[in-house]
Amino acid sequence: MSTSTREKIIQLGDDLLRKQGFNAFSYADISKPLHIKNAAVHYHFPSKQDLAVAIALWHKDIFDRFSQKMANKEPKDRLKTFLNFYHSIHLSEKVDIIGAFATDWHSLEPKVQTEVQEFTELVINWLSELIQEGLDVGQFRTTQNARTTALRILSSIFASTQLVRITGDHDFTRVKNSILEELIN
Amino acid sequence: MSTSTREKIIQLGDDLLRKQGFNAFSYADISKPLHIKNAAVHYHFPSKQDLAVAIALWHKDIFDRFSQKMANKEPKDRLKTFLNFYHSIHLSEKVDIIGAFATDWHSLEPKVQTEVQEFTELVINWLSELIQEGLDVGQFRTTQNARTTALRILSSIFASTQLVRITGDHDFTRVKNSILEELIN
DNA sequence: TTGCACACTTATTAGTAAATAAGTAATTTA
DNA sequence: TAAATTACTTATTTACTAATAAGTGTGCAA
Repeated sequence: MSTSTREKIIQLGDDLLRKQGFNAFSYADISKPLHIKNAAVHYHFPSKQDLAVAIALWHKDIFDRFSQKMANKEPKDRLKTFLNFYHSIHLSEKVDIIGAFATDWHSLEPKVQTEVQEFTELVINWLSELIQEGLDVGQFRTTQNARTTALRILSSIFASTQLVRITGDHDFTRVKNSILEELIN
Repeated sequence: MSTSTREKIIQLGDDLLRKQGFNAFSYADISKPLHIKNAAVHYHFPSKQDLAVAIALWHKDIFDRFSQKMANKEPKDRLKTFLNFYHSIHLSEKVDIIGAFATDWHSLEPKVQTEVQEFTELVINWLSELIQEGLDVGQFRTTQNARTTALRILSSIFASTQLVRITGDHDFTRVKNSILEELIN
């Protein structure tokens, strides 16, 4: 199954967004590696904000499939897989999509912001449910409620993809393990 | 004591960097509000990367004075003041400087990266010492070591300035309180 | 077989970006 | 008081930016 040009543009756009920032890459950075012309990118995504929308939707799609695949796993394993996913982000020298959009927030059009908001709520709700389930079956312990714990886990892990760009690799594993240790009985 | 043009440029640059992102503002965005010409900004900071260095140094300076002022306070109060400082960042619709630099990391020159690294280590070390001191006097409890706890607090709080741009205001206080509750006996 | 949608290219535009050279007026120093 | 130095402005350059109009070839559908 070959990847369409449209799909390639989204994937490369996502890569650039999370490596350099939304305002640090141009349509030329996309068209050149794909050996197409700048206007071809505009054909698929008339404006850069349209591309941003498509990237956000793409992440929603990936996350949907991820959560479906994980649905029958137990809370602890779901959390571990989630954290390992962030480890792979870190290893590929990207930051999390939520943080990448958040720092450039005020240069994004409402249609982009809405999609990013929906994606973020998707992740937070998924995490909250996972934690609640873990608490119910006695697999997790926490003094906070599920959403607060979800927010802290999410912020810790996505900030780490940013922070370790500055402080270095070893700190990522440190944070990842501490999240698990703190939560698991 | 009047503020010099140089100082005004740094402050406005910092404001723009943390509201919009490093690559989302131009020298025109600085020169216009200050009623000077674009070339005047280049006089003080020949390149935008030079301005970024100055902003990083400015933060180091502010943090030095902050930590000196806090030196004789007890750990719990130092941490609370630190967290309240981040609350004010959130209220002014900015994100933390560490995150702002981190997402644009690969578009920053080495000289900027070095300054940002030094500033970040300054903050992490200050936090680590604070936590160690709190543990020693029995004011804090944690199962992790001081640096890991420091990393988790820092990542939680600075990510929150980003995350709440997306999810909304109420979640910031939620995270801030949970950090304190978790740590304080 | 014609015509029409699709996925592009060619060519261009208007605007903005960072950066610099050269000039000027005011202040400081020797 | 002459010569620097400082803090700018004026004017311009080079490069890149997102975006668009108009054209091209290919394949499918009526």
